[in-house]
Amino acid sequence: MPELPEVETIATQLNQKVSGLGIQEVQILFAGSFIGDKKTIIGKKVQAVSRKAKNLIIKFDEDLNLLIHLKMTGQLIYVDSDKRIAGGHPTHEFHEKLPNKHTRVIFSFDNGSKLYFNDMRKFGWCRVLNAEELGVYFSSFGPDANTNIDARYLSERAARMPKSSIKKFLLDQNVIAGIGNIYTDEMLFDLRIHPETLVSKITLSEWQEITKEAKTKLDFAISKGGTTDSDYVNAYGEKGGMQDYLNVYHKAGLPCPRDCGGVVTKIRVAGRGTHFCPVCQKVKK
DNA sequence: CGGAGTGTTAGTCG
DNA sequence: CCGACTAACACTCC
Repeated sequence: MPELPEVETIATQLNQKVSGLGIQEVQILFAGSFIGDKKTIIGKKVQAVSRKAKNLIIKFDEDLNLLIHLKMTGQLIYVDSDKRIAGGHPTHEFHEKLPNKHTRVIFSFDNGSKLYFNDMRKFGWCRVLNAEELGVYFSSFGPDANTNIDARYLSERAARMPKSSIKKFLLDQNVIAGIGNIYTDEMLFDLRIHPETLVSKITLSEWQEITKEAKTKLDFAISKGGTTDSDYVNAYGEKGGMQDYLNVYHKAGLPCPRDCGGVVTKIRVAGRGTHFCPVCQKVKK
């Protein structure tokens, strides 16, 4: 699940919790979830936790960084005595004891707290990188979507891929980073743009609206603590609040929230389930 | 029970 | 270079 607002929420919470703590032990329960040598970070102190695109960066002393990507179903659960903060894909595991069958890596800190990396589908990973390697990793990424991106930049990128749909374009991390399937659909609904609209049809003033919408929407989602998909509520009241503000995502069959008379429809665009209102969001091909 | 679908993205192929 | 498609995996839903 996690897109920019969800990863941002996790990074902020973790930063408050683990900054200054030393890593005492790393237990790797599934080898594929941890790339690199765990010994390099054992004994090192956390300087800060931050986010770039949908990646989480735990920065240690001595030019060491742990880069974490949660992909589809990754979650990080921090256990400090008996209190938990968490982020990522919520499942009923949240009620269970940790570790559980989806726990892939356990980080133990020198104050006795632990960070559990759970990932049902095993798409996510943690990897140890120095600053230079981090630079290489991020070199092809576009700017974060919530940073007032220059409309002319988007227009220029669009000119390079004129046959791309706007949905595919917004999901392309090399163009604009941090947007996933939920927020693309929500942004395009707000903008009244049909997801299959070709980027070659979008004007500069529309690119200006798009960059503004990206910042507004993501900042709002961050303020709500991100989106917890489905009606799941965890035992600690820690679901995000953004799902209460979704207009089209997972709303197929419901009337358009604008009461335009349209019905929210689900189609497939760029290989992804795509939700939109066929009345408000006009086709421009 | 079987097959389709799922929030991400890297890789392959045309 | 671009875009469509698929695989990586485990689980839920119909």
